[in-house]
Amino acid sequence: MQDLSTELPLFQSIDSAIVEAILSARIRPGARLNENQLASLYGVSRTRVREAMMRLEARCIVRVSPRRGWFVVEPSADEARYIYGARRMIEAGLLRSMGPLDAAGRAALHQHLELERAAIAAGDRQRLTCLMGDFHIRIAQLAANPVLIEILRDLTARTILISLLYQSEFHAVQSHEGHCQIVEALEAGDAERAAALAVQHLDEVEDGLDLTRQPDPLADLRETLQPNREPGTSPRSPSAFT
Amino acid sequence: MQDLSTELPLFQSIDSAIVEAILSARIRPGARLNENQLASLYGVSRTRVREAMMRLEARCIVRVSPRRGWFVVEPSADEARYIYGARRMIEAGLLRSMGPLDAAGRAALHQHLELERAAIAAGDRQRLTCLMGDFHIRIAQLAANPVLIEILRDLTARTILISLLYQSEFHAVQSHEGHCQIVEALEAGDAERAAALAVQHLDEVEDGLDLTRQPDPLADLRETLQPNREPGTSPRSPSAFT
DNA sequence: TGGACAAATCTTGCATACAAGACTGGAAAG
DNA sequence: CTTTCCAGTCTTGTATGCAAGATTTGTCCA
Repeated sequence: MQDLSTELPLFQSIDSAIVEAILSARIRPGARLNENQLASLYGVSRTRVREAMMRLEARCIVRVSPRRGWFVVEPSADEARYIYGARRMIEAGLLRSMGPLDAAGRAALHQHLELERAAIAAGDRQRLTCLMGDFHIRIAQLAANPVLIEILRDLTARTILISLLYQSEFHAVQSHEGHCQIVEALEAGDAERAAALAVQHLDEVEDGLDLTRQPDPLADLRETLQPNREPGTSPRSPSAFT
Repeated sequence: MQDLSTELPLFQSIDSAIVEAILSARIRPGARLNENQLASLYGVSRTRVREAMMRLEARCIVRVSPRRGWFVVEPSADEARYIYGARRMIEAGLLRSMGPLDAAGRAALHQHLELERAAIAAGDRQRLTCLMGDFHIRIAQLAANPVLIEILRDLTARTILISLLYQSEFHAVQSHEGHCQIVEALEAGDAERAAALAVQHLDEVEDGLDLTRQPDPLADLRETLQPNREPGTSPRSPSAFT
């Protein structure tokens, strides 16, 4: 294995690089995380890679299969339900406790909704997946509670993995409209309605999942070998959605 | 250092042993966690101890001071406020989403309240601290959502550390009554009231904290050397409260 | 051709060695 | 008597080595 230590600086820790990759849907559930590869990628020894894995394991972001390897988690159907359930309770509680939006908060949310609209117009599904999750983190940021933000960030990461596993159709427009309605309610100072809308929104997204779908162990191979794809278009890159 | 490997079996992982010790208030915030000592206590090498520390670090249970050591976290005043804030939102959302109690749930909660009463009668402050935190975990258990239970367990652990740092007076009876009211509301199927009561209860507990108090680096020594204590009574053991 | 077995390879699990910073205690200088 | 400095000690930070299980691949036999 060649030395790649000069390729990527250790700007950010391994932990956040991996979480970031999940949050932006650049890495798939079940992806293998090889200790040696990560070590040479970051120019450190396996020790530090393992430490990062241990931390991510505690956050339910990766799992280890003994003597086989580390993998990005693939939430089961049950787990998916629990995660959506937890998010419903937490986000409802969060929204209900929120006072009226200040100018900065309103601006931040509107800017985010604008990004969503742009991504929809561009048909950039990967970016949309990322933005859809980010919306909920932004709400938590309005509450300016770092503890809650951390909790919701990890739940969002797991939610994105769930989407990649079970999302049959991607109702981007519907989700976007849900977000708009929540923002509207917040601007009207109607926290109660915002909370109810958030619960309903999460319900809709969860309903859009096909939780009966079995994880396909051949998915990666299938995609890689898929024929008649235009050259230059990576299988994982943005693709138009219907 | 003598070999203590036969003293404690590795029944439970180091992680849960430490969390358990915090949840039962057997270990103080700021307590040092020496890698070598833990290693020989559990009969393993430092490697595995460090792995446990990394996981606990990701859960904000311990922190490392570079080249000085590992310590049980001492939440700052700000952090304490964030944690109580997060708990208010999460527990309110949880309670509001709960349906009417079934027989098993009612039994579990009543049994818990009974334990609280017994501890109050016995004047066992350490046990009470533990029970007071456990109440909220039990509520989460009723929702049967493992994801939420994990989140609340970690928040509870940190809450207990906060109590040990900042709780000036321990209003055990008042807290117990708060719990009773919440259970009553749940039994009446009034989730809305239960949620409001929980928020109010957490507010009261937070108000009972003296967040201006600076962490006393001499606390341990002070307690250890405190004179005129009856022999046989450990400084950390149950003590009557007023 | 198909299946079973075995060697080779890969990957993690765990311990250990050594480096480096932080602290302690004592000696020496003012 | 106080302060400063330095050697010794302790503790964590990081790399590395080896063991052991899992997987793969190639070969042999039916």
